[in-house]
Amino acid sequence: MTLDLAPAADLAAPEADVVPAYLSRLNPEQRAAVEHGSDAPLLIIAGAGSGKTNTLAHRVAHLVLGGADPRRILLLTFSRRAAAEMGRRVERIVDQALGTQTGAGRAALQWSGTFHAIGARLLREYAETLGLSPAFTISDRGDAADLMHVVRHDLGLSETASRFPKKETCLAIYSRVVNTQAPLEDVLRQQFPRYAMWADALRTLFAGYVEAKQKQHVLDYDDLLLYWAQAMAEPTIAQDMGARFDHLLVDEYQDTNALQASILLAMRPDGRGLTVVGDDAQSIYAFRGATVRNILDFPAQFTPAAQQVTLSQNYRSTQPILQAANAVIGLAAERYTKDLWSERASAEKPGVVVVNDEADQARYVVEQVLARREAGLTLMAQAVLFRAADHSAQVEIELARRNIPFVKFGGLKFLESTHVKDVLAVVRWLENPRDRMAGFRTLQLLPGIGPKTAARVLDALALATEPLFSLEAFEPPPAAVPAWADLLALARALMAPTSPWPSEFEQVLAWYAPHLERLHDDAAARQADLQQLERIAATYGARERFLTELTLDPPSASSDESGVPSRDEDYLILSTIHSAKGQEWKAVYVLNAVDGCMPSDLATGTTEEIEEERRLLYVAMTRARDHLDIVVPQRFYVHQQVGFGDRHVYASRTRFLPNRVMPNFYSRSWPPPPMPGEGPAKPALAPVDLASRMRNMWR
DNA sequence: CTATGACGACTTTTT
DNA sequence: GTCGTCATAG
Repeated sequence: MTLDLAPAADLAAPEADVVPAYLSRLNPEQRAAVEHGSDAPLLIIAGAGSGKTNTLAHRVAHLVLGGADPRRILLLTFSRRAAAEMGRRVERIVDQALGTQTGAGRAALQWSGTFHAIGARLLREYAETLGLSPAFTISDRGDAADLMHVVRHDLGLSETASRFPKKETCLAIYSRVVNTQAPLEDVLRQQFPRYAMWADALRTLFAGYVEAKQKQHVLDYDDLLLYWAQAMAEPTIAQDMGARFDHLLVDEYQDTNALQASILLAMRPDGRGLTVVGDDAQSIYAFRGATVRNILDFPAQFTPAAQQVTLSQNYRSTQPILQAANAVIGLAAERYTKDLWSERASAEKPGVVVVNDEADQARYVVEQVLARREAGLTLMAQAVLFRAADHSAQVEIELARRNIPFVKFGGLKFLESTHVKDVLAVVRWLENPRDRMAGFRTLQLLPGIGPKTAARVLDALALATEPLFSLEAFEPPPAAVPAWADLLALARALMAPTSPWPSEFEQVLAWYAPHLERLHDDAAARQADLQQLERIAATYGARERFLTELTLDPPSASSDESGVPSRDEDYLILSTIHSAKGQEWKAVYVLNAVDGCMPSDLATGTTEEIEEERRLLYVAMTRARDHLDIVVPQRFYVHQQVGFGDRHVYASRTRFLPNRVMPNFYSRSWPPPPMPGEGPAKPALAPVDLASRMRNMWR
């Protein structure tokens, strides 16, 4: 599959004195970024809404039009959605520039994806060399935590004391050590001071965890980066991998961590063909080990230093929205980039809307959404953004009540539900019989088989060379005999090398159906989820692809694949702020701009954490093109607190909107207070929960 | 050994 | 609303 790039080369040749149309659409800064030669590394500082994606797409297209082989371009993005969008744009620009529908653009960018996805692909390709099983499976966070739990148990660390960190925390500590490349002691001291005394035990635990993963031919998310980085430390492999690509471009560089930076540097020690794009004001993934140092230190990593281009004109938001956002980020303790500016004038200031409680917040937002739809804005041009996935619950109820379709991004529930995990465990286990966690889960689905019997099966399996023989030789306890026969039949069918996909997925579902009936009262609802999963499965060509992609890039919206609102139907977007990254809407509503939600109670430990929360608000605000409403409920519900359960909390406007930035907003309350003379003679006082205050005095 | 029910603790953001 | 742990019964 060779690309005929001759016309492209002509087009970029100096004889064409005219500036190609695709370049004339760019502003001077963007053009500088696009036309920067590929010898020296390039850093693009691209503020929110400054046409970053567009600029990057143009740069890629420009390289291709200049003769670069698109198969030798590596584009690292933050999500597959971003990668797909970039691919579409590159294709369009290339096709337009060539003035044909040759499909030259379509061949572009075979290597675009997240660090993790690209890592998985490269590791599979180099598996033999690296001593990995090419059939390794990838465990998601839940599986990794479960494995951590098993190892902890085997090492006798679960009994030690009540104070030993729980499995999720163990995994978080481990992950942080890996991703920041910092010593365990430092991570404990800075991020997990409560557990500082467990350093030695944790080290033992992590050693056991690594060993367990290797035995089971399982990689976790961090391994995809770690093994990649380790492979790059081997000069012959580094040479070989680096030589596969002529150009490396990284999007959202502010959200990469030390490990990712080390990979990038190892791929391109001299920086040739390297382009990174980012904005330190939008760094919101420090909790995952990302460090803004990556972007700040980038230029000096190379000799001569990388060139820097800054995009500071915002094409997205109106001037008043931008001014308010600038004011918010202007209060940050540290910042490196300058303010954005916009030519989009407007008389409408963004709103800060005070409402009584979350119920009123939901009503207000839904009414505004409907009013704007009346005024001509589609639902899809509007979005509701929030800090944590469950903050939108009330809005969702209100939307459902009024029959307004919506799609929610963030807070994955689908892949985390028991029945989906069960089915995926079966498929994973049959793909990789050494995957002990998958096997453990699968086996215990059978009535009559509990942890002990499951462990016996898996122990035998671990020693066997031929997994199927080992299963056939196993004698199940009497209670499990019929179920065992069914499982064996399934295993025979699916472990056969020629087993066809996705029909084997149907077999798994058929096998699982009776278990689903037995284990769950609400089998029907869960069955619907499984059918959805079947539809997803059908979109992949092979079992391995399905498992890998689903783990690395799970459906980002709850109705992403379900088609609940059909594709041509209009629907509203609900999204966590994190998942809203890189997107824009004409109207944006930000929920719960209240201390405790933003910043989250759980993130007020250190200044760095609080600063990240501030940037989060900034990111939310800069998603808006024309209209922005920040909603402040005066009291909100806190769920499931120790002791008394649910209770109200009196909240104040987020500390990120102090009085001195308020002149940038149009402040009001809702519902509007009744005019004198109309409505009830006396406006109702907001109810006061004295009882809870009394209780709180002692808490 | 497994199945089951009661009780207690905890719940950010994501590859 | 749910996950994990524990005790108890089969």
